[in-house]
Amino acid sequence: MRVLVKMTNIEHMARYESDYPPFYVCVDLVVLTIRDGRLTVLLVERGGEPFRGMRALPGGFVHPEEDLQAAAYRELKEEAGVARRHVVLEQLATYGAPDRDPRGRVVTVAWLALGADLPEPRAGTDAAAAHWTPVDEALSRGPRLAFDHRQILTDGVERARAKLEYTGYAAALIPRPFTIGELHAVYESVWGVELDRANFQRKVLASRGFLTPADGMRDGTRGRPARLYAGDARAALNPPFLRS
Amino acid sequence: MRVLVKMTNIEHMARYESDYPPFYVCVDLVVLTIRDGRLTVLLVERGGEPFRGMRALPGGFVHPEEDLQAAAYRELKEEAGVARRHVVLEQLATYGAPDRDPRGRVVTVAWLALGADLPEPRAGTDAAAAHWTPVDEALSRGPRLAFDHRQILTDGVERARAKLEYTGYAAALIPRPFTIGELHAVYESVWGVELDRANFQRKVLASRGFLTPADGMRDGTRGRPARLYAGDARAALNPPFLRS
DNA sequence: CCAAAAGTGTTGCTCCTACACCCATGC
DNA sequence: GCATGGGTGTAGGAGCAACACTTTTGG
Repeated sequence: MRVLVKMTNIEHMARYESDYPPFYVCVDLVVLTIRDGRLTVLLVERGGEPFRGMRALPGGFVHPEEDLQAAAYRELKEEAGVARRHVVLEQLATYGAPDRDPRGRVVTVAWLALGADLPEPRAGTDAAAAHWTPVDEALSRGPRLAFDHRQILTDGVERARAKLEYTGYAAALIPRPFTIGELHAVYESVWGVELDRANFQRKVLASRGFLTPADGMRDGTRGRPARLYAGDARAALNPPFLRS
Repeated sequence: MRVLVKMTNIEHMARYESDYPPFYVCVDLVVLTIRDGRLTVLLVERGGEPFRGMRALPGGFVHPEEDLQAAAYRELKEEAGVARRHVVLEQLATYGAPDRDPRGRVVTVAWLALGADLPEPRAGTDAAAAHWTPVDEALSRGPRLAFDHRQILTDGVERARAKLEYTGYAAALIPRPFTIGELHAVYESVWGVELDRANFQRKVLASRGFLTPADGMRDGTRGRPARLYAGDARAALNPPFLRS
């Protein structure tokens, strides 16, 4: 059945563009979250060739009748066990150097997914094994990722850092409701800088549309209990928070 | 020769992923410039089916051994007669809805190109006919572009507008050297707002790395002659110019 | 009581906005 | 001279960084 569709497409295209051979199209995911106060990425261990046993970003081939974004959500579910309502997903970029995959011409559309409290990878999923790896570890130990995934990861992390400046994406990285102190910790760990706590509080509260007060307080912790908020990850921060 | 490569790729992939049929991969270009003080896009008239005779973004299929960015530069040359040194080019996004092309499964990688003084489209190029069309006209008259090119154009224009805030991209839209008044006019026409002339001057001069003084003055115009500058389109504007 | 974390006040500085004003040219 | 566009000055205010201080909890 699938082979039939495939032949139909090729023959149909051939009438118009007989000398452009086909490509294969993948999606790959940069799934980021905060674990133990560190920006962390989901990596899988490759079960097959090429690069068997090496770490890689989760991803896979796009199905014949499947939208690109739908493929990204499907892989997120299959390889990370994450449902779409638990992440914000945006397209990152497309990578298609002719030699990026030894099997042939494979173009991959990379996506950035930010989530909170994402599950421990479980057995029974597609990937042989999946691991949450702190981003700085994944990037520091030389070029140890399959394909061009080191570049994709670098680009994804940079995009995430940049987006914290002018969107509410930080809210997607922690479970809701959250305190301003927790949000503050997200900014500090993603950017790797210290931010004045008092000024952060005022800035974030002044940004209309970002935070809405939630009921209750965070208690059971040391110190004065903090107010809780829900955050809109899609909100535009105005004025932006500059890393400076 | 090309057909051989094609068969090789398919057979090679088939060993690993026999039930994922191939896709075709295009590049499409949103080529923007300023003409007569208006933000203007290059559109071509389609010479073949589907959508014959309708306006579309310039673009075409990626060659078998060709890098995606190289394909974008090649189409820029073939369809617009524009050499790579005359534009800044960046990847915009990838569009791949299953039904976006009636011929089959075609994924397109869209690129944004900004240039100055781009040539009048000439006969003898690939496209049946090419036209510089003001962006607001192209977008106002209903969904009259082939494929999903209206969406791609919208996204490209929005990207260009956003990039003027924090990069020197405006400099890529006018021939160098230019005066600050000319740069000011670029911002006003791309954003569609009025900006205080005096404050614009100071802001743009304060942004280190953006403008470098050039020799001579702009004369032969009315009023006091203006100093000339060269601009670095790749510069990061710090602090950014907010549209606000 | 003390420690810890949340939240508020305050001061001084920087930058930006809005506008007024002068400058150098063509006609 | 006048019109036109280039360039500078300036006063007031908004916003921000730095840091001191108060509040509310757990132990």
